[in-house]
Amino acid sequence: MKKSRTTITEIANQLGVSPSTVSRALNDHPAISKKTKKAVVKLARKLNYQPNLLALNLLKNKTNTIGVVVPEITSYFFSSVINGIQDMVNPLGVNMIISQSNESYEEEKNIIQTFTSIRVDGFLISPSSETKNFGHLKILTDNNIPLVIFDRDCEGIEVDKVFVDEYNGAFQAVEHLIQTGCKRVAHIAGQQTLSTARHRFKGYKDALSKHNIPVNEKYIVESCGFAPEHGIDPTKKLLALPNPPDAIFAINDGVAIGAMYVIKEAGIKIPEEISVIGFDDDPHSSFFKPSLSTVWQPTYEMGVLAARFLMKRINASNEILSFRIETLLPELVVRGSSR
Amino acid sequence: MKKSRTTITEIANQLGVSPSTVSRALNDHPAISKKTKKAVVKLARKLNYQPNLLALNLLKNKTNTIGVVVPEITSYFFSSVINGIQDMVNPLGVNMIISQSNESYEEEKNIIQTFTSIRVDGFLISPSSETKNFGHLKILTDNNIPLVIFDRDCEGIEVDKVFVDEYNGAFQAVEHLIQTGCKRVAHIAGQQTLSTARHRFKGYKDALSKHNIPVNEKYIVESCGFAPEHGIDPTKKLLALPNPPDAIFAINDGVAIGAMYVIKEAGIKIPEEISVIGFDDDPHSSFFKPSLSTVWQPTYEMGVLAARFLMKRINASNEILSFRIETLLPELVVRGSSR
DNA sequence: CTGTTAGCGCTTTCAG
DNA sequence: CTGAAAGCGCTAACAG
Repeated sequence: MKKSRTTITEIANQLGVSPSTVSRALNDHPAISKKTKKAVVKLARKLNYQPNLLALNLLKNKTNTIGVVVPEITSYFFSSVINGIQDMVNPLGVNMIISQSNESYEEEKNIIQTFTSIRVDGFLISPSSETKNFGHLKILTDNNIPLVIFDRDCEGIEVDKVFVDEYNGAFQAVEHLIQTGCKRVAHIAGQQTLSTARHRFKGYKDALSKHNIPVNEKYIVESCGFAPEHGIDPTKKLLALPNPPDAIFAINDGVAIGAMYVIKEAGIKIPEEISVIGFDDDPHSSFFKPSLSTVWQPTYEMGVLAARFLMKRINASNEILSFRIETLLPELVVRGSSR
Repeated sequence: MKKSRTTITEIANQLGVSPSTVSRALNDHPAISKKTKKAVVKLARKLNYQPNLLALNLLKNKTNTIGVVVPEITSYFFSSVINGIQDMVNPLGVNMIISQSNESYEEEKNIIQTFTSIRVDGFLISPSSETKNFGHLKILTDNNIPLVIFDRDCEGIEVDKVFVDEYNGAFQAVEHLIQTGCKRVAHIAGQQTLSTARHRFKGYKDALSKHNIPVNEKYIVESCGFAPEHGIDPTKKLLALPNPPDAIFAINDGVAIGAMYVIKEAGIKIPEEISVIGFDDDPHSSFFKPSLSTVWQPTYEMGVLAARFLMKRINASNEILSFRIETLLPELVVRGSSR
């Protein structure tokens, strides 16, 4: 027997006034007598009245809810971006509803579809690694549904975007390796569908070029994911080379950790014989032995900024704002796995 | 200029029929002619009609949304529970809205309050470490809002609950240490407000007792969190003891990783001189050197089961179901940090 | 098979 | 200052 929650009409009846009066009392409307207002507020509290946001949303055609779509939530990277989003958005009375695409294009499409039906006020999206076709995002922009893309780019879609300067981070990392004396710098690259992976790759190549080191195809292997186990095989391949590398720049910390594991297992010394550097600054990374050098990314800030962009769009839905692209700077963190 | 989305009335007008006819056509109602149905469906598709769930929700007084409240999202533990929840619930057309309490009682209260206003169909809650008073949960049960508690218990609240058998896991871990020859097993305990931490502590003590080892207060220190840095000071304290332990059972993998770091830094060999064991089986744990022995918890399964319980309650809101408490079994994972 | 009506809970004109 | 009425988009009961 579900006791239905108190409504405005109920309060009105009990007080012998009209619902509109109650509404006015509860919403600090000026045209209301102190006396009735007081009575209404008192009874509302007593009955534990809570406005039905469903009704309000329908009326206002606004849900105060934003949809966040990420490839996955278990990585430190995305969960801390989400932290930033939540901290930005909650004080504004806005809720977020999160879903994971699990790096699947189909799932991503479905999520966007459901979120649209739910009538979220806007989207914050980091596309899956499978996503090459942006029709599902185009539908959003065509329907004037605010959308901000973060971390991973969708070229051709014109919306606000927030990125980290991956190129710069990779460049710094590789230059650091070169400057500490490494001659044969390998790269465990990420899936090249991802803009982030491509930019890091380019940073790697350009850093080598700047220092007149030819790019050696043999020293470039691709991992198929971001977890430590995805670093295993690529590293084995590199170590099996006739002239193995003396440094590895891994696409991220997860893969770098897998790489370090293989290297240590092989009895090779880090950083004396091989330097290793990752990307992300996962909180675990400083506790390995040696501690992992890496590139810190402003993940939390990215979340905050992306959310800020989105809220601005939502609150200015009929003004014409030019699109903003913000690129945040990463920072090199030198620790024990490089010299 | 925001082009408002297609409504059922719009379709009705364009086709010269009534809204109810359109509704019927779109909902596979039996009482409808093939011809009109076809026409409606066609036009709906053409206009890219999407039902307004807001209206539907108001009508049905049901949102098909569940609220998930966790202490934090950045740990592997909770994010993989969330994975389980999402995978259980999405195929049912149910969405989840997540919020983090950041281990704060106040935030937890606020979240529950907002989620209630949003009219989520039910709650999945793992309380914060600060939460000692359960009034905010009582309000939910008093109002017949379905609620399932998972991982961390709230004693006195009668609802469906899903736990891991922490006692058993801790017992297994400590017994394993004893059986591999450790004589002075220390425990880095978690905050004792948490049922999970208390149960692990008890498992620790009982395992010692079973093997006739007296519980030595000196070997018990409390950490104030679950990250590697929270393992640092407790471990230093233990190592500084006149007769330091030869084994450490840490409250979780994070803390154990911090402990291993300190131990290795001190030049002490793991596991020869000190064994270390954690709890959680964080994906990073097997990549440390030595790899961390730990207790695996069925996190994903916990999420699935908790979600299943909740959905059952939601779909049976006016039947009387007795409360279910399920306790899942953890598994000892022996790796390199213990003998 | 189809249209009319009412109503989910709330706010907002428009009249008093 | 307050009440009546309309309507957000949709479905369901009731007529035809």
